[in-house]
Amino acid sequence: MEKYELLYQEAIKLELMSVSEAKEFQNNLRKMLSFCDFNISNDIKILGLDVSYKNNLSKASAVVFSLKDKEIIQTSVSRCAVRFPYIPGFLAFREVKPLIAAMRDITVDFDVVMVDGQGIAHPRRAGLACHIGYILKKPTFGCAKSRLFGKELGELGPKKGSFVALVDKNETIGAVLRTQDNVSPVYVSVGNMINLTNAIEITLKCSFSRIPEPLKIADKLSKIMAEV
DNA sequence: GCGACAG
DNA sequence: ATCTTGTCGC
Repeated sequence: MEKYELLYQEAIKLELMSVSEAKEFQNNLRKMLSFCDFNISNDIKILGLDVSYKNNLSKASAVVFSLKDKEIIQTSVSRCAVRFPYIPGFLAFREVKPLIAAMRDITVDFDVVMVDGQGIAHPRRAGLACHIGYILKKPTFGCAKSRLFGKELGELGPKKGSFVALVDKNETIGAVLRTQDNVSPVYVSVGNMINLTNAIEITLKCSFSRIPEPLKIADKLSKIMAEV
């Protein structure tokens, strides 16, 4: 059986859930997550995941980026019928299955997963990156282009690398991070098996423009797929 | 009731 | 996310 077949079967269950079932699933998921240290070396490989849409079809892409060589070493894609609507807070039930399907042809090893969306910066601490990280059992974090939940603690500096905490009550749930001088920030939050400091460092190491390279390439690839 | 709201 | 032209700014 193929490497991701069992995970795909699990992913199918998500898009068949009702919103109330989805909410309950997330409240259970949050208890299953762990946020440990991740050792960042100079030659880690990062899996970038993104989804595009066209005519009620989702086009997902998975790309493996080598931090040492600064290049993509493998890509894989999927095309699926959309089965779950976009509802803020429930993106995982729309995108996890296409994303797992997109990994079908990934055969090289990767160390960490970067997802286009939130991790625990979510009302129930269970964003898309948490679902992916829990299913894959790999260090995973989210890097989103806009905010879903939480408030910024303080003023963000203009230089690359500056960040402020994204908080809810007294809890830090993510970071608003500047990936280049004078560009709008991205929203980084952990998904599973990694801590926020690691996630910020990895994001900065692979950012050569506003959007970190693994997501930039994954976005480009999924959009090309969407046109076909 | 009102405003906010990943992709 | 997607629909969409030109255009302001570095």
